[in-house]
Amino acid sequence: MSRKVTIAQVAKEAGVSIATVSRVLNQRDGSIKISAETSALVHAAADQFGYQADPFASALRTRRSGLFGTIIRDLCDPFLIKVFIEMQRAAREVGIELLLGNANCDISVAGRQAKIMNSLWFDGLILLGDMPGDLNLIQQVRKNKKACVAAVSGTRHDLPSVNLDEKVGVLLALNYLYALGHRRIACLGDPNLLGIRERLSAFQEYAGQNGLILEDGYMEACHNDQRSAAVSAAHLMQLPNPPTAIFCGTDLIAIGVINQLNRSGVKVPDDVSVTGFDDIEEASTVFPSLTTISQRADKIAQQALDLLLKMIESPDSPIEQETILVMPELVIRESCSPLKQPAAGPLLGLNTQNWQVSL
Amino acid sequence: MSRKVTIAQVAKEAGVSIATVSRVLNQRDGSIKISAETSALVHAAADQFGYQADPFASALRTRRSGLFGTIIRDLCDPFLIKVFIEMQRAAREVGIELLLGNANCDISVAGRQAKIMNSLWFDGLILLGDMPGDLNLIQQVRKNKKACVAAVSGTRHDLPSVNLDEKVGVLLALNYLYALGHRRIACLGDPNLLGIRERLSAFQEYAGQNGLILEDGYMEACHNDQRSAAVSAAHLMQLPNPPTAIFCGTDLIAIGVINQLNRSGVKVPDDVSVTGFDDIEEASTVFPSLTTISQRADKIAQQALDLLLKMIESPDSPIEQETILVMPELVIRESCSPLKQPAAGPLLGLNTQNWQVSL
DNA sequence: TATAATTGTGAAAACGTTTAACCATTAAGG
DNA sequence: CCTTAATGGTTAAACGTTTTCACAATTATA
Repeated sequence: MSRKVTIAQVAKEAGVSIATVSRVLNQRDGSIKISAETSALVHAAADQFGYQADPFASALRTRRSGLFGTIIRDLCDPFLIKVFIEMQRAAREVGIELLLGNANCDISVAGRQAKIMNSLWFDGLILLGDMPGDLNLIQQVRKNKKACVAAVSGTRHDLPSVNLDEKVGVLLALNYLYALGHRRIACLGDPNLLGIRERLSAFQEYAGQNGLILEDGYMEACHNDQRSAAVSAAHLMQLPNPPTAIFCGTDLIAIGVINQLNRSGVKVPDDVSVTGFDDIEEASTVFPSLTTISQRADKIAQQALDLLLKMIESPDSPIEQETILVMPELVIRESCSPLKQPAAGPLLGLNTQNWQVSL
Repeated sequence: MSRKVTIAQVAKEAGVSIATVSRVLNQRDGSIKISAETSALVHAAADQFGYQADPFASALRTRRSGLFGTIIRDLCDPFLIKVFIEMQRAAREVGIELLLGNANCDISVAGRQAKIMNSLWFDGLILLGDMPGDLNLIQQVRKNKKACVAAVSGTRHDLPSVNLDEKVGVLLALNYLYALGHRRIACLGDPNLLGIRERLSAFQEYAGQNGLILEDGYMEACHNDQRSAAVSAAHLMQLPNPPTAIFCGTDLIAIGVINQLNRSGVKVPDDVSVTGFDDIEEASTVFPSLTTISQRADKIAQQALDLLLKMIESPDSPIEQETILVMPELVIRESCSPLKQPAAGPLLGLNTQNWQVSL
């Protein structure tokens, strides 16, 4: 029954002082030098006992845990997961591990409180996905002087953040549909999510400007899940003048729509074209595969991490307001086709050099 | 610029000793009594400063962080996510928060090491999903005397665990297909995952016993994702005698298969029936919706949590080997239909009272 | 009234590190 | 030969709690 092995035991075994052991093992202090001999001695002793510094004690002393946290809005959102995984990869490259907390779409006061308590353990925090009403959380983090950034959060001004240029994304999708001849385009998404809301209002703005036909009921709110999307799709197809294309605020919704259309015998893309947004894994496996606006999860992740590290390195630099926009790309797959009776009209004025085609 | 507020300041303000403040605020020791008067004084002072005990210091002293961790095999596995969310819900009911670490299917030594370091922060650890080669991890946890349980891990004997009775699940699926007249049944799954492997071998066992026709190529290994499943499905349909039904080791695979069959013009369930396993969210939204074996994620989660709490409460009780099996249920949806030319033959001998029908 | 039990509190010793300050010893410079 | 600088190391003071132990002051018991 082995008691916990402390630094003192190692020191004794190696025949040096406690301080020396600590220095050898951490060697973060370059100014003080240690002879190779003692170093070897210490290492030997440490290995022999399998010594690992007590995380609580060193955290108490150094005021840092070495742990970084991510709070994710919704574990069921495949795109957020995708970003997180990329973040984890990027973090591992610089030797830090990321832990994950799930807000579970539930921003009740109690839930937030709990999250905050946890966040105190972390040296830095990444908020992934928008969390309506997270002000308390931010304040707490601020008060404890922890570094904190947001990603995929919708534009915000209280934190450095990394987001997609949503407007460009919407424009890419609309321009593509327009070029295919579509004029009657419906729009589905959850306006409660900040990022999505930006997409929806960009849609509305461009649709108004460019002669799309926006009938009553073409803009429908739905939750960000397949079941809700299916219900909304059914609504759309029951309209007196159903749309010829559906612009979906996320891939998740688009897939729900496709499933529903398949179920009700509407052919995609022959009868109705569908576009997604995000480019999650399943966008390429669903049938028909999904034409969508791709957010580069890897870029978003990397930028957010860099931002966080910068904050930690120079805590007083005023990057608080820094906001990074990542450019979207159009990924053309199977879910859109030219309108059978194409309408006349000018294209939207978008430079198409960014368009990218993949399976 | 507020310095960190310590217990000493609160004590001073309240005009009592440090010890008293600590006692008032934690009051975990019922045997020692505090006068209501001092208690009020202390609370007032604490509130005034917004005092929160430093987690590092109290953890150093008490040897517990109050944090519980879950390490999940794969964040892209919807069923594991489902279980985790249920666990989180259950944990919150007893006032504890769960943090998540993602093994990301990568059990390289480095990855494991990192996880272990993290695990040292936790009072208790739940391993979610099987992680081939996690012995080091377990040993470390053991050495640090942390409580640890596994769930959805496949049967194992080094840890208390909660798992599905896989054999019964397979039997439910096969019996159902058999009753529909199917004899030529293929089987898809990832044999590298312990739990899935149990399903595959149960399939093989029952198939052999009950006169199913198991042609060369009917058992195909594939990764647990849609893309891989699609490839395998294509293989199956190119066999000289393609199967009339496909038993898929997970819903994820089943959905990949359905997408692929849709794509290649094979009608599900008219031409080929498909069964899944797990009952993830998407099983009910995909078209055609998926007949599957349901694992009760809520039950699994609750049992695992209970086991963990029991371990913590009585660390020396010998529940190390405790293994809990949860019973599966058949959920009938759209993806299976009777064989057009039904074959004769007796049903498998399974009591069907557990069968449950839902949309 | 003397003694024992009870109640509420404070002093101080952990907990296991990290690190600032200090001290030998040896090497180099004039 | 004395001073300075460099090298390699030690001592001891934090870090902010929790908790044991001791100790008054009060109340109950003999």
